[in-house]
Amino acid sequence: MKKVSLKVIARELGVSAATVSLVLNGKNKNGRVSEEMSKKIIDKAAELNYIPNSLAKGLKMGHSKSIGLIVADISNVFFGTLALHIQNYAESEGYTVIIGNTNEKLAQMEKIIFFLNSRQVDGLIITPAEGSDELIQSILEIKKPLVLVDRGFPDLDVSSVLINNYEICFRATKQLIDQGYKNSAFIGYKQNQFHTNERKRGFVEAMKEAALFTPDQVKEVSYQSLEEDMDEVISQLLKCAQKVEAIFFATNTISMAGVKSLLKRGVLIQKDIQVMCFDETDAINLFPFRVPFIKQPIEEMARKALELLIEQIEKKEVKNHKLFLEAELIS
Amino acid sequence: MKKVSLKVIARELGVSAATVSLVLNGKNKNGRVSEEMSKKIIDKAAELNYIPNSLAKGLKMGHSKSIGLIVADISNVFFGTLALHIQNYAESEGYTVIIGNTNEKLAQMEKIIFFLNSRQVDGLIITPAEGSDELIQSILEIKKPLVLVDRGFPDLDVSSVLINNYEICFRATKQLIDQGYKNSAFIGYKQNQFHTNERKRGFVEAMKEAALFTPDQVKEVSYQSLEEDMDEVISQLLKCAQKVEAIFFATNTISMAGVKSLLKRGVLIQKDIQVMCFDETDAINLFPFRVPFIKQPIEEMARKALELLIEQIEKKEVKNHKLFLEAELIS
DNA sequence: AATTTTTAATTAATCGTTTAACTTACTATT
DNA sequence: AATAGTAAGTTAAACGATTAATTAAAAATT
Repeated sequence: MKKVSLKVIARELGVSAATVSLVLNGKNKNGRVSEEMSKKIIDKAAELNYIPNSLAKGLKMGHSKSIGLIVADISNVFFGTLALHIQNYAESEGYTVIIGNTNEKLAQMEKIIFFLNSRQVDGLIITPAEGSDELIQSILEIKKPLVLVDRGFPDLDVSSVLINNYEICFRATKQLIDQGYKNSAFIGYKQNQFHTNERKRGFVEAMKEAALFTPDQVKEVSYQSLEEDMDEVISQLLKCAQKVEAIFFATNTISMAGVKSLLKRGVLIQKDIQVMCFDETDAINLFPFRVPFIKQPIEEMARKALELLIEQIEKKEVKNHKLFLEAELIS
Repeated sequence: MKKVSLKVIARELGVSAATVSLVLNGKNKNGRVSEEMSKKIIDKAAELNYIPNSLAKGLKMGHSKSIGLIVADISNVFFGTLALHIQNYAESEGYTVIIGNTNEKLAQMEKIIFFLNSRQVDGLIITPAEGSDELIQSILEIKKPLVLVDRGFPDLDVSSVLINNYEICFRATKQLIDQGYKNSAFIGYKQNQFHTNERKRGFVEAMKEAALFTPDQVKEVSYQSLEEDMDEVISQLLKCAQKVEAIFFATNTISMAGVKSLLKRGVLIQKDIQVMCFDETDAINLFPFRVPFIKQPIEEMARKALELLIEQIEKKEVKNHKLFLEAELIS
């Protein structure tokens, strides 16, 4: 069973490969190829089950009609959902998506970028790992179309689709305060990324404004030992002299681990302690009552990121926009 | 900033592109290229930040060193985890993975296969959608390396990595019976796929063996309207004359929806009703007590699927194995 | 000194497509 | 009858990399 190329179709019909290419790409304008031959070619292609070789096409055309999506971990439901929407939208625009996982490692991210570039992706959508600003800078330098999503670098002039982390966390905290939860804690990752810092800042500023802030309200857990750290932090909070009334979890994975740790100790959510989660997770969906959470517009993030990227790719100019989409406070 | 190709490196050093290719691919055995020139070439490649064009390489070599992974929905954590492991293992073998979502639609699956083939993937790993046996057959006919995972077609002679669905469900049901839950229900999807039928059969046979089976113990929900159907089914079960003592959920998404629906009605899991879940989900991880579930060896499935695929690709012969891995009953 | 062997490269074809430029045979116009 | 115009193709180079076959010079062997 030989591979079916343009040449094979051409030979079978006694025409040149060029003619076949013209017809199959709909470029037989102003009398390039006769109606009759066009039909023959189209029929023969279907008969032989012709599949165009996009490696050859990409090589010739200088673009691959594919984009790279780099996330931390595709098994995390936030990234999975983002990927799903990006793929769906990309497909409708004629692009394929190749996904890479960094596992939050800089070295891994570097490897993936090389890999994707060698595969000639036309552009990249990245949720950058901590400390990857120089790497991002180097992508900008080779003028490869690029959009950051979810996380950005304020100092870098690069297209980004972000959310209003500070403001939404400020509002969420304020709401807790207004509802009477005076002594709250905030649990975030032990890292130094702009977007998570902003979330923390939202919490801190709201507490300060109400003159309720003390530094020990902010706790950190590490990505690698999430469950253990969480158990430690939660038990610290529970045996505090001044009773903790609410806990603000800074990400979806933290929310999950946090709620789990609370339940393990027999703490009743909303009765003993109120929680505020970032992202809608199964953890809070299961309760027979509403648990307040911050909902990110994931689908819109995906769409905007792709729009910005395709604009860069097709207009060939790197115009940088930073978009701040609005997250929603659901309670 | 011109693109850096082999030719560019060659020109800068006054040698031919062939020499550069030889060196950069480590093929300068038995005195093809001098040590001196080798070093120069390697240094220059690094200096110019050379990135090989894998479209060109793939075109020439006849393989792309990439594989296609087709799943139902990458935002589903089961598929996300599968994808993560497949990617990790593929990477260590020098392959890229391109993921496609079928959304359980046959037409979509057909489109994706065409797409991936045009991108010259060297092989495919597929979780086939319902009714896709003919489509799978057509892939076999063009002798494209192929491995099915999670779901298989018993009548098709195709490499597959599956689990012992019947046996593990039989055992799980038997365990429920042994623990005293005499009147159980089984909730699965309204579809006709071999792997889910096997799960149902496991339940039914175990109940029959204990002379506890009645046909109305088996309920069905549809994928498209899961939550509504689940609420309907659960309320049916709750107002049954004969009290339902345990519910067996046939997949991870069903488990999630089922537990949620029960909690919404104030039913206490394990106190009022025992549950048995397929897959470990957040739904059951959150309880402060152990909820029994069936654990699939996802990482091993990923590894075996890739092993079988790469074997096919590299040995060029399509030797079909059907692997049945063992799921584990955790309680 | 003549011949063989080894070393260090180069040449040229090829993978499958695309497309600008060209050709050839008709038809229409003056 | 000579010229222009159109219809329906073909030719050939190019994209970037690989590799079998070849070449040319230097070193080793007789």
